[in-house]
Amino acid sequence: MHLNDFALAAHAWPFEEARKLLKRVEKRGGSREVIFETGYGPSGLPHIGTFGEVARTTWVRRAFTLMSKAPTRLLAFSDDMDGLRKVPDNVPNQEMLREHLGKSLTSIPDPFGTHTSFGAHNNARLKAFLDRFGFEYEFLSSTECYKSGRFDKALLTVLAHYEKVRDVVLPTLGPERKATYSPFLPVSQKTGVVLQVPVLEWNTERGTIVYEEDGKKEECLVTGGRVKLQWKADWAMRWLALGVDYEMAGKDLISSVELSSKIVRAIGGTPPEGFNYELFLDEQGQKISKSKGNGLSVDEWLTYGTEESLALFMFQKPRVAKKMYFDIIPRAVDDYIAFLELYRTKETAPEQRLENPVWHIHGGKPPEEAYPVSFALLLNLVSASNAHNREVLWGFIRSYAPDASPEANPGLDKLVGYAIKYYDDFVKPTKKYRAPSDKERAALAELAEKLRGFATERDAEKVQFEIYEIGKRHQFEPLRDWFKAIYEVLFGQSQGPRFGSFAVLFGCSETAALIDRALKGEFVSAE
RNA sequence: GAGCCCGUAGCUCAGGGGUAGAGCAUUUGACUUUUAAUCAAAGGGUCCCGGGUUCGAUCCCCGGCGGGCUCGCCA
Repeated sequence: MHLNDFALAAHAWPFEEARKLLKRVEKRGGSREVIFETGYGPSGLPHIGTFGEVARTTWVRRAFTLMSKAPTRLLAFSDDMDGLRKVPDNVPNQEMLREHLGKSLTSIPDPFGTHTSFGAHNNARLKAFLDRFGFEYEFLSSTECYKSGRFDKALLTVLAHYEKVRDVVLPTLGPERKATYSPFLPVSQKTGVVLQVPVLEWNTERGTIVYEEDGKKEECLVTGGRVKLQWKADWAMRWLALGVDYEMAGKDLISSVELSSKIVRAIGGTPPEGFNYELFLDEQGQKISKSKGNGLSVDEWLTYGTEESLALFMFQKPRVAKKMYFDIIPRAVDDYIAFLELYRTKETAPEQRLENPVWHIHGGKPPEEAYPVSFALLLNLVSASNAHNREVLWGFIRSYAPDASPEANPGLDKLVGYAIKYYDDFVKPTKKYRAPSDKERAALAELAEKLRGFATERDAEKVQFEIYEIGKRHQFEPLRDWFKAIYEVLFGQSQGPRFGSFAVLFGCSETAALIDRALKGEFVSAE
């Protein structure tokens, strides 16, 4: 059996999607290229949903290429010709933007002052975002498509079916919008504003519409970027013009997809394949919205977890509304590790491997690497052992996995970095250092002296023995109080690692220096 | 009003026509001349309810109930 046959029988959802697409392509006949599209709204700063949509589309695309020889292309389409409806509150130069309300984003100066227009700025941000993850795509600007004439033929087709399109849309509108609705929104010659005005006449022969501006009738061509389509018609026209075969959308767009599908049929096209993925929720089950600032951002995720773990989260159950909040990151990381481990060791048959998320996440080539310890263990270790630098944490890791090393386990080494970041941001702030009592001070000073003598000692038991001796000599009763004092004064927490092991890993001289600093009160005053 | 998703262990969730699963939590044990961590083990479920299909349903179908989200402005 060839990989192609396995793909045809595979159950992972990208293959289910790809088979839908394969049927469509076979029905169409010929071998023209297959077009995948993802779209971005004008408010368009990239967010976690953007990542999800492009990643998911890419997985379907890859699954498809296993089944078909037809060439594929992924279009990242920016709706940068849309009129600016309201001024976003997270950008500078609010006053300036207010003056340009209603104009296309590509006709408005960049409030950040770094690009030729607001639209160009957003596009650059989008592209940088996609490039950061190495997505393979072709960027398309709506404005360019309109102005270059790329959409002209499809625009004239919409004009030729003007009444049909209108009749499809009108029943879905409320009474007041019904009165003014037109699929064509002329761009004002005077102001550049995308006008929402009724179309008074349309002329298929001349390729024009007639509308009224400032009490005067204007006639203009629907081609060449002089007229933009209202968005649902726009979407349909774009599917036709670009020959889009596959596009997924969030659940919030279900009714829009339905309507745009009707429109594209009305103008002689076929709506693309695709499905509606569920939205993400926050910890309380509320929808994640940028304005509320709930849920997680891509940056937040990637601060505490790997890109692969985020990809896995996006891969699993795209049709289920999943809660997305901080606590799920470690689990996603460990789930990824578990899948990778399965892939390396148990699931070596091709038909099994195609079902494994890591196959999709890594485009068919998951890394060979082993993860001898889990991320959950690292997170426990980093706070339990106070091992807040890489070397010490690696020392503790080796006590679990003697053969592991940063060189042999670069992935694990990355996790070490995330664990330390977690420690710095969440564990460290909860630490409460205290000053030692006189008795404790004397004992600690003696311990420091002893450790200096040990210098490069590697035997943890030997060091541990001396710690006990010092504790007993200073009459700590129970002896536990001695250890508690060590942790509270040196680490700012009431429990910690076996101190002998810690000293050996951290270095006896270094540990002595740590005690000196604590006795000088450096940690207490650092609060 | 329309549509979508969810309901499985105390919690968070995975699974899927044939003996019910994980992590965390709980309990016990091992290792520890302090803890934590770690390791081993155990307990814990009417798989929301009712019908149907089936030799067999937690799973598939239909109908409920409960929880949540989205749409019905604009994009």
